[in-house]
This record gives sequence, structure tokens and C-alpha cells, in this order.
Amino acid sequence: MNVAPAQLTAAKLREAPRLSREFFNRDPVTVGRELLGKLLIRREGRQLLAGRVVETEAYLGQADPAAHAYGGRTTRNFVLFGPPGHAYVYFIYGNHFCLNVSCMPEGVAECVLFRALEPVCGVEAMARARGIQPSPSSSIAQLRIISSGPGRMSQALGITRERDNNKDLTSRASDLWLADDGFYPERVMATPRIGITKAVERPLRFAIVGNDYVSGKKIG
DNA sequence: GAGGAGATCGTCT
DNA sequence: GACGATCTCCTCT
Repeated sequence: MNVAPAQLTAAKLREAPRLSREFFNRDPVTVGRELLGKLLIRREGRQLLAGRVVETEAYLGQADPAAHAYGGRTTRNFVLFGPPGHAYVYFIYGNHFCLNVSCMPEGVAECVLFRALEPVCGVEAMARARGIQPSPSSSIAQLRIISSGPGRMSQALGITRERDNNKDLTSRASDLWLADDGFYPERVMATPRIGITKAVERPLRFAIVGNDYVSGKKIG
């Protein structure tokens, strides 16, 4: 049965401990799996927008033909070669921004791509940012297009390269961060990554089984 | 509901 | 000049 996402108050979001740099200073497969169920929070003025991470993908740096870092350091991907816990935002297909977080120690260009969120706070503002008019009677189908997909969730949270690229997501001063409110997904699964043409067979996409907000076809 | 194709522009070669 | 870690609209079933 489909249910509307459980909403969290701004007070709850402020209570939730931020993820530390050490959390991200690990391999992206571990980070990608453990990010499922965590909160991605954006401060917009006095308002908080937040979504629960329900889908990620791991990119294994210079060893991964599908990764932006595969060809080495460039002016675009330099953030990946920096310290862990930083945002790598890139523009794709002339329309969309995608958000990644750097993993592993400085010099190792591995990362996790955020692919989908379940909105849990500021849903109306997120919908407006997407050009959607939400209402109390909005169906799951209408709600899920707010943030089910890397481009959609970036638009919903106002994530752009200019504003967020190279931002330290573990800093207390950051207006974009990750937090742990104690939620733990019952079942997660690994599948091949989406939208790539190289190394397509590797099961490096992670998602919460049965969650309505996972992009693409529903899992489980 | 599923599948296909076009849009659109930064980045890299 | 070609390509791309996507999204949306349109058509067909």
C-alpha cells in the first residue's frame, strides 16, 4: 500500500547529528549503502528542506570506466580528488545538476551519487522549486516526481554547481548537510547502475527495497 | 503504463 | 564537434 512520506519537524532535523568526515572517509560501496535512510538537509533562509536518502550509486574513481574521475583530474572533477565529505555537483544534458559526495582520503577520487530522496520536510517548497503545485490530496505518483531522480532532487533542493560545488557537507557552517535521525531501512538491495554506458554490469546502485521514491521502476 | 525521442549546454578531445 | 551518471512529452497499446 502506498503511503505519504512521514514528515519531520525542523526541530527534529536540528537534533539529528550530522554525518562526520570519517563517515565519508571510506569506500563508496560502504558509504553508498550506509547513506540509505540518512537525511539530506538544505537550509533555505529560515526554512529547512529535507529528504531521506532512498537511492545512491557508487563510483570507484580512476578504476571505474563509468566514473568522471576515470580519465584523471580535470577542471570539472577536481573536487573528487580532494578530502572526503565534499559536494561534487556537475551539469549534464544541458538541463540537470547532479549531486555527489566525495569519499576516501584526499587523492582518491571515489564518490557516491545521490539518486533519489523521500521528501520529509518542506515538501511544498520542494514541489514549488520543481514547478509542481502540491495539495493535501496529491497522490504518491505526484509526490514522487519531486525528488525521484538525480536531476529532480537537485532541483527540489536548489542544488547548483555555482552554489554547492566543493561545499564541505560535514561543516557546521554549511547550508547543505547529511544527518542521522536513527532511521534504519529494513531491506536494501544492490542493482546495476542507471544511465551509464560503461561498466554497466556492476551492482553499484543501492536502494531501499519497496520505497515509493526510488527512481525508475519500483524495486520489491 | 511503457517506450521512444528530443531538448539543451558544459566539458572534453 | 561529439557526447552525456537526465527529464519530459508524446505516442502507442
